[in-house]
Amino acid sequence: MQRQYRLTNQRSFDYIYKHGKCVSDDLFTLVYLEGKYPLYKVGFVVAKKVGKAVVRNKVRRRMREAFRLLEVKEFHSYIIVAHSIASEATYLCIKESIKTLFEKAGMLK
RNA sequence: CAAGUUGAUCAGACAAUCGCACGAAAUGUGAGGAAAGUCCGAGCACCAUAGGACAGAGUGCCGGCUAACUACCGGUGAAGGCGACUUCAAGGAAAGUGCAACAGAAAUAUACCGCAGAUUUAUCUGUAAGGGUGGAAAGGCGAGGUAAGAGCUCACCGAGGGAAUAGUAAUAUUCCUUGCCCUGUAAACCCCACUCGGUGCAAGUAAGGAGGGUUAAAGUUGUCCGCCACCUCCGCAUACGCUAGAACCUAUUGGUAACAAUAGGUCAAGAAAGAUGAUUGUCAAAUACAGAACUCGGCUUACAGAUCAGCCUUGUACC
RNA sequence: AGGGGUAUCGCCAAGCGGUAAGGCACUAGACUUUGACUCUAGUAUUCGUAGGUUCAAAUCCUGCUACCCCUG
Repeated sequence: MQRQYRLTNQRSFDYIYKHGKCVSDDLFTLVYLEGKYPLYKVGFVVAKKVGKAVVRNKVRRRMREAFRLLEVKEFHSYIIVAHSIASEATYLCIKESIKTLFEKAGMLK
């Protein structure tokens, strides 16, 4: 995940939370918003209630891997928020969940 | 063989594909023993070069070690354990102040029941052996002594003082001496000795923007002295700080050890929404606690599954 | 990164060296035809946890655990 595809500051996150649309299931919530930037931007959010540092890192890495394997639309910003039960899910569950979320939102190419 | 005790070690490995961070690039490098808690100590940075006094805080047997320490090592003493061994904030109560509930006659001074004598039938005197209370009651125990008793006298043990010997010292042993002037608590205030200036990498430096100030305020520290000529604010908005260091590994030497010295070798994450993941295969099987954020030395806590060692200890059986 | 606080019955809490007040709730009894109100009585095994100091610790000291707050 190169730097140009990342969301990098608090203001962007706040703006997307305020104006974006929202799709969710048991494990994750996807927030997305159309923008003018020619590429896509993505941020991963794993709150402290998910677990300790090791668990949070693991969940975030799996989310990132699952996202990497998808091809999503450009000119959009995405935030994926992990719920607290995501720490107990396997990688396959995470992969399927994220894929269906993007299908629901209609953001796959 | 069983139970224990002490000291250590490892913390899955290899291979393939895709992906991430650093880097000009490479067939390069890329999480720990605790990276954790933030409980101590330092480096480094700025404030004055870190100064003086007071307040405040910490430490407290002796010697060593260290950059430094409340850490560590060795010893002394005390407590616990049959033992190997383990644990200990271990100065001062004769500088002063405070506290010691309840019980008990009395809590740092006393005489309730007693014991003995006198007058006499309830008082006086002398006592502290015995009783009972308590965590603690004027050293313990035996003999002499006495009206009854009492370190009143003596032996032994304990305590204080002095000397000699051993030891760098804490201290230990022996001898002499003092009839013994006296409870506990300082993790109560306190006294004595030693140590500590403040703030922390979001420190700060450089560059940028805005404002205040002329010997006064502001700043430097909790207060005062002293000092300074500049000081304050803005915003993850850039670079540096940012990783070669009291570093690590191996060997030798000195030392009981902590540790030190010498020689050779190695360079081993450095991000900034924040890098290690996914899939597959092999090894019989399986992976606990846990993720670097300026850097080191300790301490504390968490931890699956294993392994090793000690002329270690105790018990049982056999020879 | 630095600093501060709290933990006591099911709930709210007082107590800061001498053996745990009080209120609500709960249980039992009384009152009432019955219920409520009212009255009486009862309920703390270890004061978050593990050690230490002390004759004696909820209280003093140290380590740990959980939660909360402040500065940036």
